[in-house]
Amino acid sequence: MLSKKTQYAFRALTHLVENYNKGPVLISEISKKKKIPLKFLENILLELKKAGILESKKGKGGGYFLKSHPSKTHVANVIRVVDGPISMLPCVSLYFYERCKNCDERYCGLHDVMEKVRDATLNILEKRTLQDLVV
Amino acid sequence: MLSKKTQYAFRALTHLVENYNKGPVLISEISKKKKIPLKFLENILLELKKAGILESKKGKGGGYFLKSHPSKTHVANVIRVVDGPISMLPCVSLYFYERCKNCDERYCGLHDVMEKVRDATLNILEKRTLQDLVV
DNA sequence: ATTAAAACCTACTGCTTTGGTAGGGTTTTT
DNA sequence: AAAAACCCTACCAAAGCAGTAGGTTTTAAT
Repeated sequence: MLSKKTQYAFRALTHLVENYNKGPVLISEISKKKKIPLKFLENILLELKKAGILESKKGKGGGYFLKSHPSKTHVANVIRVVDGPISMLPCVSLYFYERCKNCDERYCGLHDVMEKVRDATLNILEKRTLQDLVV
Repeated sequence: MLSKKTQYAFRALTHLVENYNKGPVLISEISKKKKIPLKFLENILLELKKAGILESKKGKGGGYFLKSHPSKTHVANVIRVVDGPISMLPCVSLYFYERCKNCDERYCGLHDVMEKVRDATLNILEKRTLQDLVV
């Protein structure tokens, strides 16, 4: 399951997609419109900025906005930034790989199954973008 | 990510598949062979029994064994019993559905994406069985 | 009938993560 | 000077995760 934090992230990003090319959007506006706790949202947006998904402008008239066109940011990317691994097992993760103990990957049936699941999942999440969220 | 508990469950089940039709297997044997903490394993096997995946026999000569043929128990079933939901959002879960707040499912883009992910995932996990784990 | 083996059951513990809240200070821009 | 993002520390309650402890019941062999 995605964490609430990730779900908040998607809701916030959706708002920024809807206001794409209309200049910076206040944190407080996103918080109000999407009903996300303000201070919590602050952290989330900062993370998304550090990850290169958002940009911000300080001072009066400042706020957050998408760094790239909505069709350029993939759903998978957002999940990885906020929640971490998408795979069901560490030993099949592409970005958060860890070897599993007591299990030889070459002969582990579960490994194979979860690899297939990963591929099927990423096939969707790496194609869908922020743009697809507002249709 | 699957919990360690679920991963233990699969390791234990794998052992029982390897010893299918050889009579009851001791918890302590599974624990030793698969390097799973004994008391923890006890709980896991009990859960799997209550869920109808395993059977047991008490007393001397007792132990655990698969209730049905390995090809009859699906990977998805095991995950649901031990870990719970497979979907990435409660609002797309088939077995653990919950409505999401502040989001109309009819117009929620994320909902649609996660529905696709669910279908792709289940398409694999509901076809693969315990038998596939030991190949 | 007794005893030992085994599953069964309940509860508990310690740790980490999640989902926040509180409150400030700093920097940049208008 | 004011507005806004930025950044930081600290704290909290609740839940989940991983595992442990210890006793109860059932069964089979003696």
